[in-house]
Amino acid sequence: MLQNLLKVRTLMDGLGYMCSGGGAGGEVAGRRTPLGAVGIGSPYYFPPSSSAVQSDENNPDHQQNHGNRLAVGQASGVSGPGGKAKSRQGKLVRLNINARERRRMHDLNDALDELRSVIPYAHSPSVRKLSKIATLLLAKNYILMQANALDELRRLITYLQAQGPMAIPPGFDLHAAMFPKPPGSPHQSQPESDQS
DNA sequence: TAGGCCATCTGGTCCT
DNA sequence: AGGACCAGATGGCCTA
Repeated sequence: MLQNLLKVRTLMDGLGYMCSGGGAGGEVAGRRTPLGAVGIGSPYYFPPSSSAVQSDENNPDHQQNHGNRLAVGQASGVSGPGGKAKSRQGKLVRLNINARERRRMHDLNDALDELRSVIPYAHSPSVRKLSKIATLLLAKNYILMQANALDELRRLITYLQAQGPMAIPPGFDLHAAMFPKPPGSPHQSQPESDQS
């Protein structure tokens, strides 16, 4: 279950999802980020300039001053009796890894936000945002529902065709309606024999 | 106050 | 070696 959850980004990548500034832009509307709302400063805020992002993300002050989420083990482990230079270097490496991980999780959350935006549920300021797990489960059910509806439509069309000649509205691609191409497919290949 | 949800840090593992 | 992915730990916020 959790395994599946964490594979979302891979899935999104496969579908052509681009995380670079993708989706909701700099700050993600609706994300549960009380700190930002309080005015302490959102831990998600990264300056527009990517170079600035890098330097700022790796600044421990940025983490600790702009969010009261204390770095749980930030001061532990890396500081030891060993050489100061080495410990500083190790600390820097750790901060880089942390920043990458943070970005990765933000990308994952952006993907989840995009998913929320396309699945039908009551989007409203008064309605609480779907949790991650609820988003995934609802999305799965929605996909299954669409697949069932499509299947039923195919059966209906087949049945109607068997009854006799059908009056197909001009411009209606019956084959495409029955066998739609996935959104990401390069060319909407036209069937040689049109039903019309 | 307990429980749910979440963000972040961290160390391990795998891949390129 | 460096980066991506993963899961565990920790602590904050919110709601019933």
